[in-house]
Amino acid sequence: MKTSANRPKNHRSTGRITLNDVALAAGVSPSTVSRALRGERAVDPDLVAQVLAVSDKLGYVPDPAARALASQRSDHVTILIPLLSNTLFVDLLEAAQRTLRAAGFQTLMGVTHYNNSEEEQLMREQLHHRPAGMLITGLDHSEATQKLMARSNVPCVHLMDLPNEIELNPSANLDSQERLSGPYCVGFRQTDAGEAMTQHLISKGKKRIVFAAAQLDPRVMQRLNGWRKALKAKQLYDPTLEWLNPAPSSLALGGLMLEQIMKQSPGVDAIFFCNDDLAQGALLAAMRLNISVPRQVAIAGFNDLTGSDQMWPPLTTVRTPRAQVGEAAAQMLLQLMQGESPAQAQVDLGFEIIQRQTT
Amino acid sequence: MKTSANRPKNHRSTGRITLNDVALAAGVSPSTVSRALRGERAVDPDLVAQVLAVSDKLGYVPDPAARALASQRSDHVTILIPLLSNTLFVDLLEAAQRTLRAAGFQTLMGVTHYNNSEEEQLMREQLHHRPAGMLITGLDHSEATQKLMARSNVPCVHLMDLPNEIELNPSANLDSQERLSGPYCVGFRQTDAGEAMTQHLISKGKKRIVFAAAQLDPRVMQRLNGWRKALKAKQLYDPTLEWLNPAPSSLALGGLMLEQIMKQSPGVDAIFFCNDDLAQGALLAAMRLNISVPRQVAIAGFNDLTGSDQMWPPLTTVRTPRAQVGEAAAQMLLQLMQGESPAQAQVDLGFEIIQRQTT
DNA sequence: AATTCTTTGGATAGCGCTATCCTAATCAAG
DNA sequence: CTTGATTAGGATAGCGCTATCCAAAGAATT
Repeated sequence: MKTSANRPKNHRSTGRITLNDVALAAGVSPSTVSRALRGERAVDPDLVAQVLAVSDKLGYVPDPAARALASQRSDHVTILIPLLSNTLFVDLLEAAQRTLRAAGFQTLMGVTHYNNSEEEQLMREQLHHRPAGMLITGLDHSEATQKLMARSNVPCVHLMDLPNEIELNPSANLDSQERLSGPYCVGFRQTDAGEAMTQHLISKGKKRIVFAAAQLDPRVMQRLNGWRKALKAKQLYDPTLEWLNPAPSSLALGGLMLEQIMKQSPGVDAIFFCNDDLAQGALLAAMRLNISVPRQVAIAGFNDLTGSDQMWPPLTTVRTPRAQVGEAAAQMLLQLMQGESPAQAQVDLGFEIIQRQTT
Repeated sequence: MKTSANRPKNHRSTGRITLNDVALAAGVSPSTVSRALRGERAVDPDLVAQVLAVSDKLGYVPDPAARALASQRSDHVTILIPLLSNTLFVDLLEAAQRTLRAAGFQTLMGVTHYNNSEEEQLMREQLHHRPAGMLITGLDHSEATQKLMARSNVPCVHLMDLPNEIELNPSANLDSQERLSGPYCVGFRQTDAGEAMTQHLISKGKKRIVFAAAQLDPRVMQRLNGWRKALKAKQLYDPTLEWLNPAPSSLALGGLMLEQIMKQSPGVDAIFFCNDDLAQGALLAAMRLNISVPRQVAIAGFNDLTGSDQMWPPLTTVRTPRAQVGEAAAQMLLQLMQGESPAQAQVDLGFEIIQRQTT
């Protein structure tokens, strides 16, 4: 007796070429194809070659969704950054994305707006997607976020900051691996950078050096600490030299802060802005206000963002290795995702004082 | 007789709470839970409520991979932009991402570097991931890319540009839907914007107006055409007024171009830069070179990027609605992905001449 | 009242891959 | 030569969801 239909009843065919098609065409089992394609276990080299040949003759491309479902592991990496409006983070993103893409990973970005609860929300959402790894800016996260990360077991590398060895808190919420080595991170010592620039200003003979900051994120606060340390060492510290504004950083705000500082603090001979956008804004405002830089007041910035070298006068600043941080962090994550453990858990990429003509 | 083991042999349990768990707990079938959660078909409102209650009591979260595999449709939207180093595109990206995330979609970005073959490569890679939709900058893509998109059947919205109705090529490679309506796009008329700014300069009494451009992408070339049109209308056109440099756009290049133009083209009384970064660079260079703006030469930019209002003098420019474009395009894509068809295939969001003090 | 058409819930069978188990063959060791 | 350990391929059963088919009940039609 013949069956009435030769197409199975409940069949949902997609046109896609599947691993099974490759197996059939190559005359081996699907398991073998899967293993050959992933380099998993040992497969006869001749067979591997044969499978590979058939595979790209047919134009086979593995289905990421099926792969993720079966292996419980996606090819997504999530990168969490505070803002897109600061080129600092865009540079980080671009470098990380380029590196990860080359290794076959997809980058998903999340923008936290410097907000811990937004960060937590993003973390939660992303974790549902079972990312293969995570890159996250900074080391300061809410308890809940840290717990989520720890429980998820997703490898994670922190960007742009390093744990302060002095303040390393042994009771922190770390798993045993991390307890030994601290969290994985790639960055530089923000405190040292703040201190170094302040020392540079002191070396220029400046006595009343303002620290002007906005968007008071933890890294800015570390730079502040570096500034304090350098000033105190020379007995130059005075709390009225701290100008801290929690508003978002911008060119306009930098101009405003310059104006206020010059008006309300006579005797100031240098301003160290926590970020180049503020410093650039100040420089542009100085032009409007007829303030001569560096004669009347020296100005220093941070990050060496685009345009700082084009300012008039060109801006003295701290060059931070953000593209390198993005790339190195991605590399480290790649290792972690393969189950390897990186040579060192913390990578310090340093910084560089770029002296131009505003100091 | 009792079985020796009560755990099935070949079981790979993940701790995850599944749709099946919810179904069991709610006392309904998995199908019903699936439908209730997606609002698919008609389900008794009471049942929906019950399922929803159980679902979030258990903390159920659908597995995107399983969903994608079963439905052949992921929750990814790919956005292809030329660069991350131009804030224009970052603004686009941010707006689109925010809008799509609110609707439950993940945004994957690809950077084409203004390179058609990189774009094609990215398109190919992304299509393997079965994105639910695509956003892509501009209307100029290689034949191969267009074919890939057409065959993939993935809804797509183009950004920042509109087809020029005059030049609409009826033999273009469009499917029947698109043949009627043209490709979906959200942007503004680059040509008109170029023309409008040129007319503004003419209205200021300028006679020899240079068009200075870098990174000669199709949208820049349209602005060039607008400039030509306006000049020709007043008999002011002269091919030596075109300064076209294929190098990437940057502040430094803007300064360089200003210097060259002023040196080699005496009599020039205005320069229309195709992008604000060039114009900003020119303004900063003018300071260095002691060129008085707008007395000696008027300067105009394009896009109203961050900082243009902070320049000295503040820069006259064309404000382009990039955040709005990102959002509106995402909204349109959302409609398309739901199978609806948008009110209009092309949305013109216009532009605005912002006159400041450089003209 | 008999028939048809709409609802609405459930059963079933995959989506395309990988993890796991199993088996046959090969190899080293006693 | 026997035995145990290793290696390399295949068979099988899911991963967690949705699409499809089916059936029962109610609504609408004649």
